[in-house]
Order: sequence, then structure tokens, then C-alpha cells
Amino acid sequence: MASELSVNKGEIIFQEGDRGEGFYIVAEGQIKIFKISFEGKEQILHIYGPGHIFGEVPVFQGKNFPASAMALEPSTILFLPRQAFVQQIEKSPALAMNMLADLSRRLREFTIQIENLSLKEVPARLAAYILTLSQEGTEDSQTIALGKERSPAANVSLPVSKVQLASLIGTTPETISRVLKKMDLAGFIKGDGKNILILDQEGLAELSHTGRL
Amino acid sequence: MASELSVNKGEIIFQEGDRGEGFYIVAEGQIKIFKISFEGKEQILHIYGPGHIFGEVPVFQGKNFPASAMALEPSTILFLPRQAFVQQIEKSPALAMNMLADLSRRLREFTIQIENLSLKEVPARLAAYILTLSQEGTEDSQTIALGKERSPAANVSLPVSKVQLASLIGTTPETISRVLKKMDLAGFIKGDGKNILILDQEGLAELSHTGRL
DNA sequence: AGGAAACCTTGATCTGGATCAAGCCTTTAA
DNA sequence: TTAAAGGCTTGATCCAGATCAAGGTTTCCT
Repeated sequence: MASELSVNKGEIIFQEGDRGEGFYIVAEGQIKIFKISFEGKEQILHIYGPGHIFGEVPVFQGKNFPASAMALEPSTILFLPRQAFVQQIEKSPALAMNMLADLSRRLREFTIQIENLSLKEVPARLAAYILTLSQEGTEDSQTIALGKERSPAANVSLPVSKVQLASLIGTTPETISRVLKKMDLAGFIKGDGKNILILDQEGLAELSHTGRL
Repeated sequence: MASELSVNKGEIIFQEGDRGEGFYIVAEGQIKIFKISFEGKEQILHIYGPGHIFGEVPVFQGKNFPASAMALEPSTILFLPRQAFVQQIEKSPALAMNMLADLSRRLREFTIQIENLSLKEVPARLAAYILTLSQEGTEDSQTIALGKERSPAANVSLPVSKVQLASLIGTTPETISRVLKKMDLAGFIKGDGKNILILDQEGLAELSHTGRL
């Protein structure tokens, strides 16, 4: 039912406007979903790792992909053809509910992304992003199984280059550089390449709201 | 099963963070869905008129509303409690598919909104908004029934105040004023209060891509 | 190994659009 | 019917962050 495909780093999986005949699941690697402007500027909408579904909007509505997808590293992905999947959904209410939950989760994420882009400044967006990473980081099976509080990791590792990060939070690499440096000088973090040590969790949290650095 | 409620202009229907126990349908009037920043700035996510569903994200995922809802004019809305609706969905695959289509359509809209906010300048966003209005305007039963091409209306009427419009496209009322004036001087439109006469459809379309005025 | 390409940082400059200010016009409610 | 509150426009000023430039470093390909 599902077919497997391997893609190289930089390879396009689909382009905005292409006809969608099914959707995809990341098995291995990292995929970015993005838009390109008239002048060539890029905005990344999502970066997905193993287990994530993408490209499903045209399965349920319209027929074209609203954005493009590219592999950020050599990746393996599964393709599920539309027809077979829709039949499954119609037979299984539980599957339909899961799909509804997944789309709802993404609507929630987009809501936050719009809020960030239009109501927050770059330092606040970057602080929020780092905090998100530190929370995701500790979401291992242990903490979930035990229903523990997720105690945020003090040390996070950027999953992408700073060029990609800039495009994800809607700014430029130069600005990322400068803001990280300021956060370092202010004592919030200690940056070392892709590794960031969080020194002042609360300070960061406040920065992610008030935005002033 | 559904309960009806009347709200005054300016009345809050729910607030971001509130627990959602069902969703809503606009019967009459106009509802805005929005976020407020720390400093009090507002970003409108949607403006919904009769027939539109809103507030359904917590029905399927999480439990809190990701944004707030307020009536822009005296309105009548229907409330559908979660439990009854979820049962219906589990019995009716067609209803589930409709809901999936609706959420997918909204994901598509958000994708465009993110693109606009981060990749386009204000003149391009405003041009795109006016063009959208002119297309929606002619979507009457006639054109749908006959499968006609939607020939865009030459005369559109802003459905909201310019203050609300500014918050919807992510700018200020002052900037809206100035940009509309420039579009007028450039011969693209003729503005008169809430009415806008489109003089140069193609020029506007180009402006919505290139952004330079 | 060696060269190209991509990545990262820092500095100098520029600009779109926000903010501040002020006056007028229109709708609302007492 | 009158005051108050929004709404709209225009002008002056300001600033976050983009752009341009340039050098250093790491990664990748052959």
C-alpha cells in the first residue's frame, strides 16, 4: 500500500502548486516545508523528522500543495496514495479522529507562528524557539510513561543550520548571529556552534513575551 | 442539540486559553478571531460571517482555544457541544470527511497568511486582500450553478473598518490610509470610504506579487 | 589533498513602516 | 442634542532589522 522512496540532501519532494495524489511520512532524515517569494526569499513553515506526516492538505481539500517540500539531509520517506487512505478513513472512525486531531494540532501551531511573526520581535521569537526546543528535548518515553513534569533540558542542540533557522523564524542569518550574541552577553545562554546552554530559563521565558533585549 | 446565543457588538465569545467544550457557527453577524500581544497589539486571524464554523480546534486536540473570539456587530451564533458532535462524526464518515476538508482549507489559508506576513510588504498584502474580496464578491449562486468563470467584481466594499483591516493584514490604520492613497494616485483603484472601485485589475495583481508601489 | 561551496560573524548603511501628534468627521449613547 | 468615543487622514520623527560588504571557518565533493 505504501511505497518507500529515498531522497538526497537538497532534493525536492514536491513543489507548491503540484497536484497531490497522496501524502507522506518521514521514516528517516529531515524534511522542510517552505514557500519562496517572488524575489527568492524563503519562509520555512515546518521542519519534520521521523514519524511526521506531511503533504496531506490536498488529500482532503483542493488539489494542489500549498507549499513545497525539500530534504535537508539524505532521507527515507513513505508515500501513501490518496485513494487507499480515504477508504481506510471511511471505515475507521478512530483513524478519522486521529487525522482531525493532527490537523487541529497544526492549526494551533500556525496560529502561534502567525502571532510570532506579526506581534513579536526577533529576540522574542528566537527565545521562544530555544525554549520550545528545550521542552521537546526531554519528551522521552520515560517522562511520558511516568507522567512526569517535563523538566526542560538545560542544553539544547539546534537541529538545523542558522541559515535554515533564520528562514524558520522569519529573519536573516546576520540577525540570528547578533541576537544570539546579545543573549550570551546578557547571560541568558552560552552559545557554542549548534549547542546552546541555557543559563537563565526564566529570563528567556520573559524575553519570549516582552521581546526587549 | 445546538443552543442559540445572541451577542452584542464588542462582546467576547471566548478567550484564548479558555477551555473549549464545543464549537460555534455564525448564524448572523460578524465574528473576529484574534490574538493580543503582551503590549496590547492585535492580530486578527479570521473574520467570519454567516455559515462559518469557528472554535473547533479544542474539540479535536488539546483543550484550550488558541485564540479569542469577539463579535464585530450584534450577532447570533449557535453552540454545538463537543460530545454530541464527536458521536455524530464517528457514525458518519461523510461528516468526518467534510470536517477534514474544512480544517485543510483553513491550513491552506494560514499558509497564505504566513507567506504574506513574512514575504510580502504592506502594499502587496493590501492588493492581495482587495483582489480576494473582488473574487469572493461574485461567488453567487448563479455563477456557481452555471459553472461560470468568476469574473471579478470591479467594485468591492470593505466588510470591516480600516482599523480592523489593518489588524487583519498586520499593519496600522495610518499605513492603510497612505497605501490606499498611493494606489489611488497610481491609478489602480478609486477609493471612497468603504467602497473601492478597481480600475486596473492586472496592475493590482502584479502589485500583489512584486509589492513595489 | 585541494578547491569550491556553504556557513558564520561583524561592521556600516539604508529603509519600510511604526509611532507620535493633531485635527476632522461620523456614529453612538445618555 | 450634545458630549464622548471611534474612525480616518496627514505630517514629522524614529527604529528594528534588512541589506551590502568582506573575511574567516567548516563541510563537501572529486
